Amino acid sequence: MSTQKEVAEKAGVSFITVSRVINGLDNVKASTRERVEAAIKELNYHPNRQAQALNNGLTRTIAFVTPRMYDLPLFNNFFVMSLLSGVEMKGRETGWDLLVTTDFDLAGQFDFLRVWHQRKVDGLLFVGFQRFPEEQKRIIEERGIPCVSISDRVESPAISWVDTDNRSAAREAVERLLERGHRRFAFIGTDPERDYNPNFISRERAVTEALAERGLSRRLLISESSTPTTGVPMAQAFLAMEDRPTAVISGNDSIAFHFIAESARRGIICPRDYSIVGFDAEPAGRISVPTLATFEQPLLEMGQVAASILVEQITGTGQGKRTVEYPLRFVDGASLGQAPDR
Amino acid sequence: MSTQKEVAEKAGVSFITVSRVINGLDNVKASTRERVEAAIKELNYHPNRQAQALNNGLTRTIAFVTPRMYDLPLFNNFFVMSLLSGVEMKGRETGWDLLVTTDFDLAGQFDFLRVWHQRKVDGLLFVGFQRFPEEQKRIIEERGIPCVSISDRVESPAISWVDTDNRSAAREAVERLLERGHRRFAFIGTDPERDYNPNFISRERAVTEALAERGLSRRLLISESSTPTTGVPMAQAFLAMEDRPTAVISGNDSIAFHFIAESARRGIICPRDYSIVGFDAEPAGRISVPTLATFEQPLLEMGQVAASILVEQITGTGQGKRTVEYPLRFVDGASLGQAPDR
DNA sequence: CTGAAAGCGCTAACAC
DNA sequence: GTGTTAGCGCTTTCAG
Repeated sequence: MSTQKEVAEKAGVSFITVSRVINGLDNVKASTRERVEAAIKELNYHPNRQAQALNNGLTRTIAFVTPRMYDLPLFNNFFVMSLLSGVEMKGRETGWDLLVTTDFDLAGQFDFLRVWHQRKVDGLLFVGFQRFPEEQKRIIEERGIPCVSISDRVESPAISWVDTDNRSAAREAVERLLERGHRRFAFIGTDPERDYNPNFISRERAVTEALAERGLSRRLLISESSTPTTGVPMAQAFLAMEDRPTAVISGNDSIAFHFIAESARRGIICPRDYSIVGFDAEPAGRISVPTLATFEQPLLEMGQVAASILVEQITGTGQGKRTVEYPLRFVDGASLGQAPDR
Repeated sequence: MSTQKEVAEKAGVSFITVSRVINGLDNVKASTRERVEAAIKELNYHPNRQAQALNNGLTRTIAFVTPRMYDLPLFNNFFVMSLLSGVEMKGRETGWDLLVTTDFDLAGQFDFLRVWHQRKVDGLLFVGFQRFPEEQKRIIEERGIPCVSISDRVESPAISWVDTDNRSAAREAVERLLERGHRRFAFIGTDPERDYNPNFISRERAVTEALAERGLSRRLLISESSTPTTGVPMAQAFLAMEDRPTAVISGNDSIAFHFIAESARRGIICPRDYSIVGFDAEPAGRISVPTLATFEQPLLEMGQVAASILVEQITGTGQGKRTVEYPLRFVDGASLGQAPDR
């Protein structure tokens, strides 16, 4: 692990000249620069980021705060990992490294600001599957901690967000189901008290609203025990319903897959007996039986844009708080069919 | 962002005493300690890790080097993300942060050692879906960079590895298929030249070996164009085969899912027309139609153990290179059936 | 028990 | 163009 000093000795200059070379300052003679660069290459020298950060206050690292659900960090979640991919791409492109952390500590307390306090990162990307904690919000505002929220429209003058237009998409789902003759609806999702998910909440709200405008209503299926296979108990509750709905809108694809499988196991087949529409456009929906009607979000782009906004905020090149909303795109699938006539 | 100095002023001591308190040294009077601790709490002081690292040389951060496949980092890959979960758990438990990086830079060059050279991390966790590059291996050995490889048994006196016993599992797969009357086999995977995957390679080898011992052989299906839905073109090739195999062993579950779906679309149904066994035990295999026979690996534990070994190596509490091999556990599924009699 | 001085690797401000 | 000095926030001697 060579240092500036060693490079300087090898090149026969003072270490400050080395600093100038690696920072691309122009007040260095070409021949000197070449000697220094040769020495750098020879010693495989890399500037110590810690030391640099101590001076200029920039670690050039951002944190991606992964939400938890079912008390586990969501590393196997399509939605979260797609966002992470986008963030990583933008980071690699612009020279920012990525620290992945969770929104809670060993004791289950929120402590995602720790990495900023310790100066391990310059800013935070927060994926909002937890209600944004008030105390942390206050600290962020007070200290001006650069922070961007994805999918939760945090109410704060300091916190930018990137989100999708769930409302329009959910209304479109209702529309398409109505067109096919469906009149009895259900929405399936997680318990907002236990597993807050702003996407589920806004989707459910829009569904309810759109139906109400037509004098219709929806049944609500919320799993009591939240597990990765949440769709299973929901299907059981669904099958037990009197006057069972024929149209199901699912908070996301993942739940829908389990729902469909469990229903099928018990003889209730999609789309023969009911139709279902999901959200996320997981690739699995293209090969599932039936293929899944769903809505696609530009997750990669959302991750990239969130990272850009965050970096702008860190470097002070941004124009304060920004909010970005993306439209969703309907993806058709065999799971959306005519209402069974009975 | 308060500093030691500010805490010291507030507590009416010198900053060195603050340092002692936060490092838990015992040569501080109890009453002084209390005053300092009160000041720390009041100012919400967190030690600057950069500055600490500059002194003791420890960032308390490790890197998780995500492999790429199909030229994308594998953030949506069940195998890799399960390992990451394990690593994160162990890290959170022991106070190490996690930097997630990829094994290649913008130009497609290997540069995963950069984060170590820049002193952003103290060690590296490498998931071996690339042939471990010789130059990097040399540098790791020369400089004593702490490094643990997962799933690739890197040949180096310096690099510990954690892997599974793919050989036994692959032999078991053959065994189970033979028991059910299958005699014509195929192995499906990616092109090792293009998308090196040590798991696929060892599984394929063991299958070939086990069959050879019985005077049988296997057809090999390698997709030309590697995409996330690699199983699709493979199914097409499979269907076009003369004297089509009835037993398929897939490099992993993900490929198997696409394979099954594409075959079904063209009228060749599993398990009626052929049986298939995968690897990884992805949750999707429990709800797919048919459910997938596969092998389960203790991925979470593997991630945890790899992290432990790495941290031991960094802190010098380990005993040099270590190698750990885990057994795989067979998970039955409807995709494994009797050979069709014809 | 507590403090003063030196230094980790680097950069910014000011000489020469 | 190039070097010197000071200092980022902290820890590690060594004194008192």
